[in-house]
Amino acid sequence: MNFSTAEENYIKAIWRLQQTDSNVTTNELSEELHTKPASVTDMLKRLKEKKLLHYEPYYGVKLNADGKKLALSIIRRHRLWEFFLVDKLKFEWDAVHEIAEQLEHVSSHELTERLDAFLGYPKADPHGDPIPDRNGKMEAASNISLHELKEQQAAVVTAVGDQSSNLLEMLRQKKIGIGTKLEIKQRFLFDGSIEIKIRNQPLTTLSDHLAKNIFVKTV
Amino acid sequence: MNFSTAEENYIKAIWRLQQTDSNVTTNELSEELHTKPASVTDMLKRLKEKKLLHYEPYYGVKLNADGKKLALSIIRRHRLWEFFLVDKLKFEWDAVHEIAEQLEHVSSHELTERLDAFLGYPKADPHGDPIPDRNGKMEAASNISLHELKEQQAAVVTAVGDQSSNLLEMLRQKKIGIGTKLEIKQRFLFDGSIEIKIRNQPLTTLSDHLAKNIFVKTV
DNA sequence: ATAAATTTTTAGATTTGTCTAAATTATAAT
DNA sequence: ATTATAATTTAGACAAATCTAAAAATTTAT
Repeated sequence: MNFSTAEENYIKAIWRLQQTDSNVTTNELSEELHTKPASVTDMLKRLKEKKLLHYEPYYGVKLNADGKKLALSIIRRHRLWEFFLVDKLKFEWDAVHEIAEQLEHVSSHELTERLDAFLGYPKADPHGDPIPDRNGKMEAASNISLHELKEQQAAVVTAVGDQSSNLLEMLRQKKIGIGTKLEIKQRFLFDGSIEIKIRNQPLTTLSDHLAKNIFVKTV
Repeated sequence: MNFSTAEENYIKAIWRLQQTDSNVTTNELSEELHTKPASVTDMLKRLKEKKLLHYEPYYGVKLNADGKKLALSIIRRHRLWEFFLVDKLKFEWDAVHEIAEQLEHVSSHELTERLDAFLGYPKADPHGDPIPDRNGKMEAASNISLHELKEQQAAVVTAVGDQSSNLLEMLRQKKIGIGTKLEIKQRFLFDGSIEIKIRNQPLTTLSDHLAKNIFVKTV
């Protein structure tokens, strides 16, 4: 299937925002894309029709598998072109973003693959961002544990320490999952426990032990 | 100024048709672009507003200096990308047209110039078509004299043998100029003269001598 | 728990680029 | 020189992507 430049830009923006907050809101998107919230609502309805994302009115949006796949292919094209512009055409690394924004929408699988080969299968673009391979796989960004996070520093959950049912059950009750955005409000020196805030949730306290098993990325 | 993909495609199509018939009609354009004549009329009005062409309702269209300049810059981008796709990405020469149709609309002067340099300032694309330089200059296509043209073969006037006022006066009377589209209807073996047809003109006969001083390109 | 503030959606409009059907103008044929 | 044919334009409609203003739903604060 083929998508318009506008549709691809929405998918890309949702993907980017999802990295730091798995549930993306209309306002966040409108700011990211420099459009009005009403325009975002319209487009989300269209993209839901096209089965690229989950969208519930008033409750934000999340890419589904097809949406993520599309997002990664756009990001792949963008970063390959950035590499080309700097490595072959000798652009400065900070001058290539806008041109790559246009080139990324040229949709030809054959072109992307041949470009990748021509460039020698680069692993990262000139800004250091990893380039997804043709299957959408790329290196994970590095994480820190929630225990190491600074107070008042917004962050998002990226992984958990183990898959034990005890841990998962506790996370479920605390309404913490991959993609949950949170912030440390207070640190208790007595036992090293922390008090965190999640949007739409009351303040809750996590033990030192639990915090060490939750991995986050700062926003 | 910046132009949409649709606008650029119209300008390019008009330019292409102008090469063989300086006055381009609505129907010719609609066929070239696979759109309906009514859509062409709409777009011509918009492009006239943008001062890229001369357009008189019912009397066809002609690019002005700005339109030609734009056309040549699009053709330049198209042919440079074709060269890139074949020379660097190892595409077959007959597989690159559609991809270049997309790449040509990426508008960045800096990109075009750096691409040209990277490719080593190629003179022609993989199909042998000349690549305009940054000023829009390119090699002229080769011509034959009207005297050598086959009967029933449509052709267009590209040049005249000399600039003598006697010749120009005669051409003016015969309503023949650069870009005039014509066809040989009959050849008189007695004196080598030819009878030609120009759209909207009655049949007229040209001497052997005159025909040798008019240069045409077959359509 | 209700009111105030914020966020989101709906309704209606606009621009670009296209279409179909009807009307108009130009060209060709008798 | 008129009529028939062909080309072109006009009128009205539609989809995509956007906007503003108003309405509705949700969240926050008292």
